[in-house]
Amino acid sequence: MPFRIKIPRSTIDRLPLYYRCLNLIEEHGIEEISSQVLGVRVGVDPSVIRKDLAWFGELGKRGVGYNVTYLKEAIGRILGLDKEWPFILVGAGKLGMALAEHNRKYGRHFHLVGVFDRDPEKFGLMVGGQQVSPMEEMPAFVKEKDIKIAMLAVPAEEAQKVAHELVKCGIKGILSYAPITLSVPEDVLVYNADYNLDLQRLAYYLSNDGNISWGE
Amino acid sequence: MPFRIKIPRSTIDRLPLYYRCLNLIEEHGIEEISSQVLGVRVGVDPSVIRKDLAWFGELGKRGVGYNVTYLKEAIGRILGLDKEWPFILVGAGKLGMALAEHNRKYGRHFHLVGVFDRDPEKFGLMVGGQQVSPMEEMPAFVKEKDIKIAMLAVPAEEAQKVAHELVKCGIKGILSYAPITLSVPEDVLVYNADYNLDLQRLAYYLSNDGNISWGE
DNA sequence: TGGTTTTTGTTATAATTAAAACCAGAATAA
DNA sequence: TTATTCTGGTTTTAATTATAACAAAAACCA
Repeated sequence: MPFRIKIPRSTIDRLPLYYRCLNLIEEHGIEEISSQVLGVRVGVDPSVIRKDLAWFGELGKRGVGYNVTYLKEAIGRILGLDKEWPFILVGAGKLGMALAEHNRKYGRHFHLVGVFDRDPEKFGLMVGGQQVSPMEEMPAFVKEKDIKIAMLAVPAEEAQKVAHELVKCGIKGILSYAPITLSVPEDVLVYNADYNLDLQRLAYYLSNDGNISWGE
Repeated sequence: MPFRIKIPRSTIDRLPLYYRCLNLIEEHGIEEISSQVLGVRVGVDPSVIRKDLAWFGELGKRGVGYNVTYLKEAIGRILGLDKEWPFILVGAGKLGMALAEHNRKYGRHFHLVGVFDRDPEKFGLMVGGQQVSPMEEMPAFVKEKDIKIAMLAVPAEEAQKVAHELVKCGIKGILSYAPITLSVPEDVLVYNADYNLDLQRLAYYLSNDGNISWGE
């Protein structure tokens, strides 16, 4: 009787941080690492790290620590990085193009398989190793190749409409650079990559040092 | 006797979401909005919205709702968007250039005032309305103009070193596109804009639907 | 070998955050 | 005017998440 346990969202949010860090540590030829040392590297309390990892079994060895390569690969499998994820890009503007090129150079586990845009002037352009195709071809493409992930880099006005189209043809995860909150069904995940959100949060903390004051 | 209250981090994280949404709503000519309706638009429980806003005084009117323009401007002031924030970009690669151009077109409240790179081939290039300057000129520039925010778009190998330099000349907030966890003093804020983190989180949820299963 | 140190996995406690319930103004309509 | 309906602010309760404490392996050392 298989049973299922819900992993805390905050744990999942941290796994990529660990993964990224472990890759670097592995490249440096280090074989073992303690939660203590890893904690300093990723800026997370060691006991939080241990608890996060314990959700997925006994990944370390008491008295010793974690084997860097083993842990890295274990987290990779947990995240689903043992397979390659194809994804599409919608919106071949300057930002979209740069993201695609960047992915081509640095992307691991995720590879761009199609780029779509509405503007006929863009058709045929090479972006991230792919030719830009008209938006009309997107649904058939996504369905046929069973693609689950899309990057969205279109203007705000178009974003919601495009998101709707993406969902309709089976996309389940959207990384959106559009400056709006997308409305999607419950089983579709949206991550907001609009950097203005982060800049504004920065501005808050820089303005009033994390507090608000009033009174006399 | 002025006193200070700490606002929950989660509240601050949501304010930009509200702000972004209110701008859109305002453009549509809507003057009043209830926490209920706003909640649907931003995907947040109405009671959470009310509690978030209540930290900053009585921003709404019972039986009526919130005045869109008034609320938008109040949140703007809370976030510190009543002033313009100058920032610099370090790293004039493809990604950095695209971000700068994007900001030039869509950026509000944050304006790029300097671009720096180590590569002499980049010097003098126009990026986001600014000439690329050699990295050596950064410290004097930042100190003189009292700049607090930097965007970091350099390769992983350089990122930590650059972050250290930035901190040394007074930068207090970094929006980093580098795929590493930066180590900075406590009073410096770093936001991670490396989209691979989000892609990996997406991959997790798409892989196992938010759960992990094992057993017989 | 036995005791000491290290470090994990686990449990217990505390802090934070979200959700629900409820009260008090404000508008509306009979 | 008065009852009714809305809706924001406040308080209470519940859920989530982080921190601290500790017991169980593993290595190390005299």
